Amino acid sequence: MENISGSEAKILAAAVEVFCRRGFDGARMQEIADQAGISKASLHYYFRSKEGLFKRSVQVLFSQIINNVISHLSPDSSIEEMIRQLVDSYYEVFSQYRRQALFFFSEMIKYEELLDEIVSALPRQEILANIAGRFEQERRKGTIVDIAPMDLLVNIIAMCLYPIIASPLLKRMFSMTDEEMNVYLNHRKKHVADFVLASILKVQP
Amino acid sequence: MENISGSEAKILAAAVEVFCRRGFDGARMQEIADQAGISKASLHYYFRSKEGLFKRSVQVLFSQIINNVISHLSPDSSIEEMIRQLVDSYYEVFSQYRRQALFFFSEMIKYEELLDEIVSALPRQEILANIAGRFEQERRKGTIVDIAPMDLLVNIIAMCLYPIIASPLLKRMFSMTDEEMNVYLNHRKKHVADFVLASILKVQP
DNA sequence: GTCTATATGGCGATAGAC
DNA sequence: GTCTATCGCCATATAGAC
Repeated sequence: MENISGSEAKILAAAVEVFCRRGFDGARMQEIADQAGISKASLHYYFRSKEGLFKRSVQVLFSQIINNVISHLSPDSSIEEMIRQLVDSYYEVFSQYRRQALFFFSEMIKYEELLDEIVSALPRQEILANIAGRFEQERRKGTIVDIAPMDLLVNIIAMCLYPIIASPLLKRMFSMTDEEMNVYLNHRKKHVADFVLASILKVQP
Repeated sequence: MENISGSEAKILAAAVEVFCRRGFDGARMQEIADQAGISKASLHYYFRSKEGLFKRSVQVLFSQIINNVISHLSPDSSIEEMIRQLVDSYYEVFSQYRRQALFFFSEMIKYEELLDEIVSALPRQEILANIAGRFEQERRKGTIVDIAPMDLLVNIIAMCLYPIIASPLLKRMFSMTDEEMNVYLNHRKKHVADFVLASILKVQP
């Protein structure tokens, strides 16, 4: 019978945190056990080995991030509002998951089978069809130029993610303080949306 | 007297490669020694410890990447050609240094002192002033809109780097084969430049 | 299911010959 | 400067009591 304290869930939550902070090789089973408030031996009882625990952790984390990002793709309102909302959401998610996102992209390539499973389980066909359909509508109405939905989505995500990932470098390249960097990142929420809209909105005749 | 075989350089080259592939904790001194064709003890002779070797490796790699990226910022020719050339160069560099770039951004935050040293040694003031001056020129001539040089540069780098970093994920999200992904990445060289220019070029009156 | 105690192996680092 | 041999430590994993 399963324990009322839910040890498995506690271990998994601790493992995700520690693996993200230290990487697979840097993580210690003892640290995960301590953080879960459970003995090291129990980790092996629930998950056969460190690698087993890691694979489950990656699976849990990847699903969380991908679902979080996808869930913000709501095709409501005007195209302008839709894009402003998208940019805002991505900035929010990426700021919150900075470390996890880096871990995700670093480790992704080593565990492509897991990525296959996770992406397969997503309702991406409907989501992408929704977005693509939405852009097709706008193109027909003549409000936006002819752009592949994938390109537009990739551009938006890129411009939101990169400055957050690279902020320690950018801070130094442009001689900014931490505070100035925060102001800059916040200012970009508006800038990115403006930049995208300037590119895709057709000028009023 | 220094050895004619240049052991120190051979060790460093091997170390950069192994650290990039395995990370600090995953790297083994034995593997670095093997790859350099030198005994493990000699690693400790030249660099006091694993950490010492790592710091030198990070320094070498970071300088390489940053200089490589900066060296492509030539403010010649028309604004349109300048941007097309920038995008092409970045796509080239990032494709070649994919793994290293990921390593760079993952480890950057843990070694901020090293980043300080490296960025301080760069002639970035002149470079940035050059670029900023160039945009100021174009803005005065009325060819481009009013945009901060930093924003423009960040946007371009972001749109070049992200699809390369995220290609294993994008491939699956959009159900593409490896070949289709390569075609897509190549197509983006033109798309990104077009996208940027559409956003910043003022319409002809 | 959860613990303490222990087995087992591998890694960074050093000693010391050449 | 470069090597072989070895020390000392610590991490994963298991055994076995409760």
